[in-house]
Amino acid sequence: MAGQDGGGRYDPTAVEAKWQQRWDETKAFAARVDADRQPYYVLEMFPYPSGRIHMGHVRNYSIGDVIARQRRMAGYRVLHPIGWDAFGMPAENAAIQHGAHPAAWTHDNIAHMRHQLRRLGFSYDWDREIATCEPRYYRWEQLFFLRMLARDLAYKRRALVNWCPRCNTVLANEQVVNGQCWRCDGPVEDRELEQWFFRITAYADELLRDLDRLGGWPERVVTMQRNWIGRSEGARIDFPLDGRDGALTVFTTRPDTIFGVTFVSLAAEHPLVPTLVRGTPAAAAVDAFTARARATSRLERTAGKDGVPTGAFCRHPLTGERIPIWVANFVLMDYGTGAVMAVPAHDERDFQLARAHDLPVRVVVQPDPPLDAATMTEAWEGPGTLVASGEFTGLPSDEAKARITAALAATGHGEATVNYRLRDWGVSRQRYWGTPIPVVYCDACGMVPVPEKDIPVVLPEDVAFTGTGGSPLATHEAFLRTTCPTCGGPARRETDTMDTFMESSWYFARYTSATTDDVPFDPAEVAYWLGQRGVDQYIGGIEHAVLHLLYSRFFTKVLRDLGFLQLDEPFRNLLTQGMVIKDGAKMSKSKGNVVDPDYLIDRYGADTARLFCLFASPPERDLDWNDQGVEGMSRFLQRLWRLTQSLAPRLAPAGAPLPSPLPPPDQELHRLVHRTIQRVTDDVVDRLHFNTAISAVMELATAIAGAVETARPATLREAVDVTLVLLAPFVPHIASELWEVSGHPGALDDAPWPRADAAALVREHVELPVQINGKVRARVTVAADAGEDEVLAAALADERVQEHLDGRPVRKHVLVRGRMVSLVV
RNA sequence: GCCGAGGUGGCGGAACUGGCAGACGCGGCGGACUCAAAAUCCGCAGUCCGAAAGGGCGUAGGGGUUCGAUUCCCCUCCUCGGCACCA
Repeated sequence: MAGQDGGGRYDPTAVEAKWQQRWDETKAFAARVDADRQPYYVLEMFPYPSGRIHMGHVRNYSIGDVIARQRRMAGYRVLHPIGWDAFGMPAENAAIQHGAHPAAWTHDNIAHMRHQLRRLGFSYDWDREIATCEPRYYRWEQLFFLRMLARDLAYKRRALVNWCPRCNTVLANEQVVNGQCWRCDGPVEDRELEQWFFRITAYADELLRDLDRLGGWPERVVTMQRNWIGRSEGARIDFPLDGRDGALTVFTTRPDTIFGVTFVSLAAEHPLVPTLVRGTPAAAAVDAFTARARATSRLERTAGKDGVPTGAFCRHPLTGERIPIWVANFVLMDYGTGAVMAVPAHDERDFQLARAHDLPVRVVVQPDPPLDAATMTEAWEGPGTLVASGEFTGLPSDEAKARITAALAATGHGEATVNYRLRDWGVSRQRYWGTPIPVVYCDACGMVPVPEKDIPVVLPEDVAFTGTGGSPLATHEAFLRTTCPTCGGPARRETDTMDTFMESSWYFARYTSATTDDVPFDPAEVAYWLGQRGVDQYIGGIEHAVLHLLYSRFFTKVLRDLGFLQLDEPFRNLLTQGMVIKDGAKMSKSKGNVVDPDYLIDRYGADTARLFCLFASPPERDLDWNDQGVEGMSRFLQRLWRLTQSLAPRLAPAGAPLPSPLPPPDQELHRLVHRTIQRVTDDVVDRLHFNTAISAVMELATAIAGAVETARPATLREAVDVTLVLLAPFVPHIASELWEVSGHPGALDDAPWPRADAAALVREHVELPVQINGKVRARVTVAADAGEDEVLAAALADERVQEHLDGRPVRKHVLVRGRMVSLVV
């Protein structure tokens, strides 16, 4: 592009301030229901108000903003909201460490981050901003909790839970990563506590089944959720106790191996263990063993398989044989029944325990070549033919599963059943900065839900943060002491608060009705924006693949069943963006490789920052930060600025018709304009590959610069207009400014998204590569509508083709219309 | 161990359903402008052989299907992510 001058230097700070102010004043991005137009809901995972925006946010919100702005120009009514996931531990830790109140700390952070987001020019409907720490928000959560309680979807029980001693609170299973706390990375311990749970397991089957409907989700997220839910089909089988009443119930996925059972293993925590060993010679050894197992963390328990005999026996349900009962360290109390039938020949863990303690190994599933129980060194877990299995001998193991289960069911010793790895969601947190759980405890009436008319139960602000002794709520007398809604007597409030994943499980629905205070969701708004579709496009980090994305799916189904939503799935399409990497590691304070968005905006402007995040890699991949790459984006915008400024006086008026017929020099540019429309639209709408969309516009801009001297004013006008319109979603400020400079009276945000003109894409001649024996040897130019014979003749007539054929006859030819010619000699 | 994603120039990445590998950007080299530099503009650039014309080799490695393979199939290696005693 020539270094034409005119119109002054590109000053992003001034340009961006001007347009941000205008968008603000005109409420350009307010989402309004309009029955005549298609709704489109685009949402980015809302930020935790940690204090500052980081590059991951810039990337996340830039992606969302491109989609929101493009859909808006394409004629949709767009809902594109923002808010704050404002409850959580860092606020509380700041209070303990610096004395700032969590509320003040949170609100300060929100104010700062809001300012940063505004400087980036995202097209949010700021009137729908929410902060989850406000009673206006969490009161509805308390309502949902009460309704769930009434339906037995929320319940309290004493349970072994994950306890983080550093964070002083319980963690959900989803929040334990490799035996460590997801937040502080400290080791997680088991503790037995009275806890609130949500019955997510009641939805396990639907959560699993509906994964098949999530065609707009990345396969790996679907897979991770499928594995997390972990459905196993099998059987529940009773082994009657020997010499006493009752039975031991096990769960197995291999009922076909039941004739190979040589012992039964119980979890250390199994309630039957003390009963079985009390007063027996085995008691001391078993007590020592279970005590040791309980004291070890889950991580350490994986060290090796071990067990101890209880001295008690049960009876095989089909043969009546006496079976010894063991306690084993690898049996989990919270999966299945906490008891397993041990089949050493066909389960590796049982095999190891059997070999270690000289317990019998009995082969009952025989593969080819056959196994020898005496010499085998590992369990055979594959299929085979049943042997030594009574009337079932000779059956293939697959078939035997159902047959044996049926036989057990017939005698009342078992039934087919399904087990899930998924556990109920523990939602109690022994922390202050969260939604109070709306129940009270009365000495006379027990646990009593707070009546709906009395919510919100507001989190008191006048609390003391000592950092020790658990939740400050537990010592706040005014909060704690209340009266029982049932009997009017003295009662005390629940001091646990809800897991912060509660707030994020339904915020997407609240955006439809952010300012409604009489009901959680305004019927008209929620029907229009969410309806039965859900969020049209959701964008966020992969780290939430199981946590947030599973909880919100569950919560959506609960809200549907409670009558609040008509929705089965919250997010129709999901885009999981990669991390922002610099110098080979994720940007983080501890690594010292953070790039501050404020610095970037000050130095280059928001448009450059946005453009780089979108250009450097496709969204689902990690983005490798590169300071020089940012310079490159800045250079492109400056080139665009100079080009448009210098060209503006020479352009035909906006909307001027193209010359007809188009002179040949203009045809090329005109065609490229429409090909670019096609490419960018496809990339932005269908592929979500913004990097290639941007490169296409760059090519168009280069072509315009090259055609300045030859193309007609109207052709240049079309090219410049299309360039700016296509760039508007990516770099809205500079595009708006240049749109105005180039003589458009209206705002660029209101310009319609262009359509590619099929006629413009037609070419008269095409250049085809000619392959000889699979290698490209020449190129020939033929009429676009040339027939096969004509193309072949042209190829054979080519001098270079003749050279390479060297007189040999063409044995075979392949012609692909408009693509290539292939000759075989 | 199981599941998933990936491996393309010096770097980030293109190549939509098998059809001209390396678009676009960064970095590099050469040139123009300049007293000079920066900025800007123009050009070159996978690699090897060759003065050139041209040719050989090239998408982790090996094999296969095909007129034609980065793309499909089989095997191997490597990287990243998830799950990890789930009976």
